[in-house]
Amino acid sequence: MEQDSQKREKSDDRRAAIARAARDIIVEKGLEGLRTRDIAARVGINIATLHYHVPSKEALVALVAQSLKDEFREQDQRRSRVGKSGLDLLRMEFEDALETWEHSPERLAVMAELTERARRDPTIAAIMKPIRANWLAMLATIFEKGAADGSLRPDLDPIACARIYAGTVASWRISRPERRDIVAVFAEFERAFIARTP
Amino acid sequence: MEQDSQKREKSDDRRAAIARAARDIIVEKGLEGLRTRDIAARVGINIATLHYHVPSKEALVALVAQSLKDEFREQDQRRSRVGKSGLDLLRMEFEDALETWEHSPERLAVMAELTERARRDPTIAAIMKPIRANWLAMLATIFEKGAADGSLRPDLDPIACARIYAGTVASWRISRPERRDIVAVFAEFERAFIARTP
Amino acid sequence: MEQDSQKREKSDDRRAAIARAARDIIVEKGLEGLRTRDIAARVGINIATLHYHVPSKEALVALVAQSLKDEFREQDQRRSRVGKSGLDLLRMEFEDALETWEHSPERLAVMAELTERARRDPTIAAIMKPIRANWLAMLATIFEKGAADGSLRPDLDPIACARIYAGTVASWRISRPERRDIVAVFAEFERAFIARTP
Amino acid sequence: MEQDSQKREKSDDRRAAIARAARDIIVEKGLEGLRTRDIAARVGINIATLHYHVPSKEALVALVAQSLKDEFREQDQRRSRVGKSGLDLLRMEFEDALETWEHSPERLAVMAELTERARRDPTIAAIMKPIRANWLAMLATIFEKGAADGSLRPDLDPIACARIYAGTVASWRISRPERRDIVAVFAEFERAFIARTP
DNA sequence: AATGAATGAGAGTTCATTCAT
DNA sequence: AATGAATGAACTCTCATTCAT
Repeated sequence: MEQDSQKREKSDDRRAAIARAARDIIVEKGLEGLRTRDIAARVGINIATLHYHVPSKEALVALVAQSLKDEFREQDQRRSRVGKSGLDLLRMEFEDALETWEHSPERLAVMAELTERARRDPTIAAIMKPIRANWLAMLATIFEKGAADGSLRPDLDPIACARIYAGTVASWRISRPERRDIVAVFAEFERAFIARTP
Repeated sequence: MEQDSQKREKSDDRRAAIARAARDIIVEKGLEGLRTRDIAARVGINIATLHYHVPSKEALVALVAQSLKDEFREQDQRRSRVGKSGLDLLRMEFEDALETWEHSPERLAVMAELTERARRDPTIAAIMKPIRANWLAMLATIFEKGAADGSLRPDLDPIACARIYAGTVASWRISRPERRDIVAVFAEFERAFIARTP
Repeated sequence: MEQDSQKREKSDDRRAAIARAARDIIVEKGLEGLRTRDIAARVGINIATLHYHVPSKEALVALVAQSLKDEFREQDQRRSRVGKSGLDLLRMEFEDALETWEHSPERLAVMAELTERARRDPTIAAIMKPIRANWLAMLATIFEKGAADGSLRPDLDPIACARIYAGTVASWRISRPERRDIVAVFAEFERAFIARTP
Repeated sequence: MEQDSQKREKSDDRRAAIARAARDIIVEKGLEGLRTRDIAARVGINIATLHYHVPSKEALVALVAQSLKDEFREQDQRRSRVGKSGLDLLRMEFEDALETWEHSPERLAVMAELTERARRDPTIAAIMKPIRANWLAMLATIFEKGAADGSLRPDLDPIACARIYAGTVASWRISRPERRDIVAVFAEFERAFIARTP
């Protein structure tokens, strides 16, 4: 039994290593430039071995998608939201986005590639859609809370705001803004969404 | 001479037909799924003929990019801006975005694919970058005007607003919103950006 | 009629220009690298026009072969052999070979390519074989004459000598000797073939 | 370990079989007519398998060149030269040339094709040049020895003689002589190069 | 669990040749 | 006599996948 779990663990390690290598290549060359041979070479194994651990390229992409999903879920669960106002939470969100953008830009790149792929691949769509849906739901909750607790504009539409914010952040991958641009955008968000005391 | 211009026209027609076919396929299968043979089949010509008109796949992608750019430029030049307030222009922009989204969604899909490609292909980048830059500049001008003429919030940051708006619209391709979602977002934009009369 | 002959002449000019262009390309890239398109471009005509003048690639190679043959025949007929000893003629041959090597190396290059081709193409073989045969025959006559008139070694085998000399000269294209190497070889030929007075 | 060396051997066998097949085709159709598909078919493998063992056509030609070089080196090392006069060695050379001509004419044909290719391909040039250089050097040594030991003409120029002999033998591929022609040429060489006792 | 070898299906590209004008 | 456009056939090379060991 112990042996069994060890084996399982070792095999999982391999899969993790494969997912990591795949992500690196996706960042460099996109899903379009992803080759099983390149992944195998990066992990230091034979292509046949790669296929032993991950049966097909489709499964490989799904593995990458899952690894991404797990990361987002983990990040999501890390922060506590108790006793914070909507504005506090929104600002936390700002910090979080900025940090991800600056320290794990590759995650966003892979995310984008997979989102694109999801449009044509139902398997990937099934994995990816919840990520965005969760994100939007969480954002909407924040805006709703803010509208209720008076820290944000009371007449805002939480879902529309969530869409606006999510779209803005998602577009960074394309527009590749500087830090100061992002800061300016967040400042504008505050002007646009914070409750104004007359 | 007349003959010459006829020939030129005929050849340009072929190139246009090729570009159109390529765009259709890109919409269906992405740039990744774009095959020269498929394009030729769709146009109804031999692969060799395709290569006669467009010497390489690289040139083909550039042709598609250029066709896209021409379309955006044309659309941009079609509307007059004289005697309109910033808010008027912003609303025109809303209508325009909604119409493009509803009637030419394929243009946005192709745009997205090429933008992605531009990250790794300098030739495509040279064609695509100006499109977004022009759009952002035009949006910023609108917000600036609105802030100046009192129709929009006077303390807004035109460039930040342009980024927020552009990002939001660009994200539709991913989030695939319903018409009512878009309308709700535009309504939120009005609340967020319009000058408030106390 | 005059018009007819003018036309013929003009057409022959085109063919000559085509042959010349083909030879230039053969020198640069070999028969293997000979492309009808390149020839047409060099002549400044359309590929279809090229095919109008020379119906096929096979015919084109034959045209080149024929142009070569004509040149050799002309060169052969230019020199008079009356009243000269075998040794004189051999030395004339030396000079001739050296001059061709130094001033028209391209002719030897094309010659070599076509000789190679002749091994597999009977049409070309039919044109090329006589060139070498004539050359060998002429050389043999020289050696024979020299053996008879006492200017060369009396016990030499004219045909064997012709083969040795021809082979040596033909190999230059491969070994690419310097002028001094060639001079040394000719000097050795003189020591080897001239009659020795005891 | 044993397994490893077995595998290596098997893979080397494949490469050798590929080289052999390629040589056969070169003999039949020249380098110009060499097609990867034909080689694969002759070896009895898939084209993709061919590419697995030899990554590109360029590498394939290099492989053929190398196989040729190895053969020449081996042949060169097989014969002992101790205690033999220059004339003895020259006669051995004659026998050797005749045997190669009669029993392995294909080797000369391939040699010729590759020498031609070497003029435009530096990689091949790097492999082929030493073959001819070694041969010429060896021949020059023989003539030098003969001049020194009195078995050959004392006033001969070893390098010029080597060039003459090598050129003559090399030209056989073109002139395709009969055995008796070759014998006659060797007889003439003896008359031309052997020391004459008055 | 791992690997070298093999493969089918296709990819983009090239080229001599043809045809309508 | 000349040309733009078109084409079939072929070419080298790539890639995910499989199989025997």
